[in-house]
Amino acid sequence: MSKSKFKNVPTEAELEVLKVLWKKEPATVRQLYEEINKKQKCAYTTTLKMLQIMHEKELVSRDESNRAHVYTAIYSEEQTQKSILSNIVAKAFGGSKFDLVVRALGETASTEEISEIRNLLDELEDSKQ
Amino acid sequence: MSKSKFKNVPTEAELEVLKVLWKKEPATVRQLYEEINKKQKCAYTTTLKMLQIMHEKELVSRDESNRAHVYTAIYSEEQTQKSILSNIVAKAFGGSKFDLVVRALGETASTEEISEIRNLLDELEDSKQ
DNA sequence: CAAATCCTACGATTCTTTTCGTATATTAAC
DNA sequence: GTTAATATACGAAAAGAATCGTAGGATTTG
Repeated sequence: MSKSKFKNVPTEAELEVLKVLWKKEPATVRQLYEEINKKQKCAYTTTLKMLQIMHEKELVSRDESNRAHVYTAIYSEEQTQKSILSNIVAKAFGGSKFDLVVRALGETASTEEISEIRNLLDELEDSKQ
Repeated sequence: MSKSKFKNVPTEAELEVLKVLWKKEPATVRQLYEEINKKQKCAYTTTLKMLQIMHEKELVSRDESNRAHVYTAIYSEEQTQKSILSNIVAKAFGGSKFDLVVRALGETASTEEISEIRNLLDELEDSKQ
């Protein structure tokens, strides 16, 4: 049916690699693999393959000047989170980001978090002027 | 790697069917198919199969007393949206729903929406007492 | 320099998801 | 009652995602 028309939305396995990459970049496959393998046992070539795929899709760039390529994420974690949210908003919230926020708030909400969100709203409003 | 441990998180194609089901339920395959087919041309049996799969997974229930089975969603749209969000929070926001809200707010925000969210926060806070 | 190690590329395999065709049964229409 | 229409079930094909093994070349080490 509809494969996400949104570019730069990583798959689940890609995201796992990206999360490590964001912390360590620029990094080689081996460095990323070492880290990933701590939580999720997998073959070295699995991590390699994911990076090759993401390079293909232009989710990561790489420096090939040395034998061990050095990878960097093209999109920041923040940008990626926004893409993921936009994707979800379109697919599950009828396009309304507001509805998503409402739904999310329905569950969150320690008193502290609520006041932090209030501050955030103040800032947003100010920046609107 | 990690297939969502979260139950009742529909796949993309399942969600397409559910969205129509939520509007029309209880409904037969044909009724749902007619509607779905307007936007996404597909075979009748495709819609049928999705419903069978979701029945298998217990995302929908059905009344089999007539030849044409009559389907109903087991989880409301709201419940499903929450599941989807929980899933995303775990996978892309380090488990912090708060972070998701912050990220989502970073883009939203007409003045109206902002005040609506404030009201929502007020209600949340009150219900905490 | 030979052996062991490490790298990338690439295809094969597996798993999941999605789509569809066909078989078979039931109901409706003529 | 025979034909046409409509239903479910079911398996197979197609598409997508994820994992891995192996080949072939470069680098390191003894």
